[in-house]
Amino acid sequence: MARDYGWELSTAIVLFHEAVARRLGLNAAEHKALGAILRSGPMPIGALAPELGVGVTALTGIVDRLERAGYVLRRPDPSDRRRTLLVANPDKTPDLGGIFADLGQAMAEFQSRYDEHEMAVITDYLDNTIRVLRDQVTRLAS
Amino acid sequence: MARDYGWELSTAIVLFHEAVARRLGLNAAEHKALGAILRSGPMPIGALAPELGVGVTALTGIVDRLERAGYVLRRPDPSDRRRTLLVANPDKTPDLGGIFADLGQAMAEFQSRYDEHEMAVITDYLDNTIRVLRDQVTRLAS
DNA sequence: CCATTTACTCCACTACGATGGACTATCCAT
DNA sequence: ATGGATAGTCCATCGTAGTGGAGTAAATGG
Repeated sequence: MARDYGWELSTAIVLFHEAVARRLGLNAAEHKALGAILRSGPMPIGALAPELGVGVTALTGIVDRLERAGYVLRRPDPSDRRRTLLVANPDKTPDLGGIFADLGQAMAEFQSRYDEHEMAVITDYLDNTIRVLRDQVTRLAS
Repeated sequence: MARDYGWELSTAIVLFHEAVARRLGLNAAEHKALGAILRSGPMPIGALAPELGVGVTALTGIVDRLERAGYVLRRPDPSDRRRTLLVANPDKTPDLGGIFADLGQAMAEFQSRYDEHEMAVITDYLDNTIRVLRDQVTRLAS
């Protein structure tokens, strides 16, 4: 039987995510919330909650712990003082960078062995895979 | 700025996993346990627990719910009557198969456009990516 | 300026994941 | 045969994710 690359890659990525979270001392909910804040930049709790698919009340406690752990800061929004913006703590970004720097280096090392055409094939494959997965998520949610 | 394929693929896979779990009515722990049972075949709780990184006591409740939902059966191990083997319920496998059949078909469709050499490049890339991710998991756990 | 809406927090509650300890049944080595 | 180890469940307990409802503070619209 041929190797099931899809399943193996999928498992490897999920395990990697979990390992990162464990290394940062975060559980799944906190890790997911921190990821969204890092990706989308400063945002109020009210915008983050629907993005994660939970109510704002559930987020208060999660953000409490992220703040206590030093990953996130609550900053008042100057343009609307009801809101508190969630900001990734710049003092902690080196921690995060360190984790992914090794990964990036290891990936770059073997990627450099591919020529231009090969690299084009790979990105085409990744592009299609991502598209298919997103389609499937949409289908499954319906 | 170039697209970050690694991040996009990673996110797409994680979201796909979550969508599958939601579709099956399972939470993360149950989904993970069911995946391990499907992958490794019938196994006692005592073998599954370390694989998932939890204690056996935590698994009792998870398996209870998987059994109640019909995905898993508890069968006595004839060779050691202390043990109960966890078996994927064959009646439910069509449900699981249906979810992945669409994915497999969509993947196969665009994969058929690659020639032999291109496919070799892709599997080489996937192989290396899986290796690097596993190395990183090991490193992060240390 | 007052009523309404909005943003967030706090509270009580439910459910789950995980732990350690106690217990039962079974296996196995002496 | 019996004493110890092993497999699994049950129990009490803790921390956490999620809900809905109440409350506070601030923005907004007539």
